Amino acid sequence: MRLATWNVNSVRARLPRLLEWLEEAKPDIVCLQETKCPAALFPAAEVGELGYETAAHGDGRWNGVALLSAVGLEDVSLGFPGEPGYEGEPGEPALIDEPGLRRPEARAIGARCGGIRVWSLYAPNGRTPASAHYAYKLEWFAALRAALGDELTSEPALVACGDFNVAPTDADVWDPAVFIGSTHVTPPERQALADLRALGLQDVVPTPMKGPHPFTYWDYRAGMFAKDNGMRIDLVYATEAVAARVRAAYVDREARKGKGPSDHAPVVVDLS
DNA sequence: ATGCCTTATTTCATAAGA
Repeated sequence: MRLATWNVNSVRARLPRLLEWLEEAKPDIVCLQETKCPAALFPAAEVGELGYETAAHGDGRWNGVALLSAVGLEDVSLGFPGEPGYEGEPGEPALIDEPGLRRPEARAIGARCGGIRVWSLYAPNGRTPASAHYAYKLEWFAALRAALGDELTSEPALVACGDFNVAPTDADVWDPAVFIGSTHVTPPERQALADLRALGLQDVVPTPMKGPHPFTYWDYRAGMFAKDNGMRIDLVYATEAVAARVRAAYVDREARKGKGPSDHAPVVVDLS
């Protein structure tokens, strides 16, 4: 069984490339992030012609996650219990419907596919360590940890995939010096990943396919992909029951090439 | 210094990404 996760940076802008990639890679389960479209506008019919069921969670212009599965798609969860919403900077106009309540963004969708509990996750970016977005990012991770911890009491086969917006180690960024003072590499963010792993989740590190680094993201600007100036921020965290079945894992960097790519490449995992 | 590029939208300009 082939499992993949891919931040597509707009599923509608990427649709021709997504369909082409699905036909070539033939994944059974696909976790998508940054679909950037409401669930009602997700191109479910198009991917359906390739044999996939779809579950989508979207809130418009930003964010958006989805699951595609050719091996069943049941028990869909839009978001996770206790998932926080972005509260804004002090004094910033509220993004909420009711005082005291915060609206979660479309950053998580879960389902049971092929006997595995699968989550497609898109962690908040964080922007800068001093911003409210950063505090929100850490809060979101803490709530995710709690929700996954609850699920793991009854779900031995679980995988949490997606764009975590954190590079686990300095080896996961092209130049650690460039990132000093930036998000994605701070100790609290890396601790949030460690806390997830402490639940019993293992980091399934992919093979880079070219070069020494299994990067999954390269900025569009300044020829970063050509220079392999990337980051590994798209992760597959699997329980032992799933990790023990891993036969191969790789970054499909071919999908980052050519005309109109996402700025992220898919991570593909083959399970026995 | 800050864009470098790409996206969707309250579009010929902006916010966001990481």
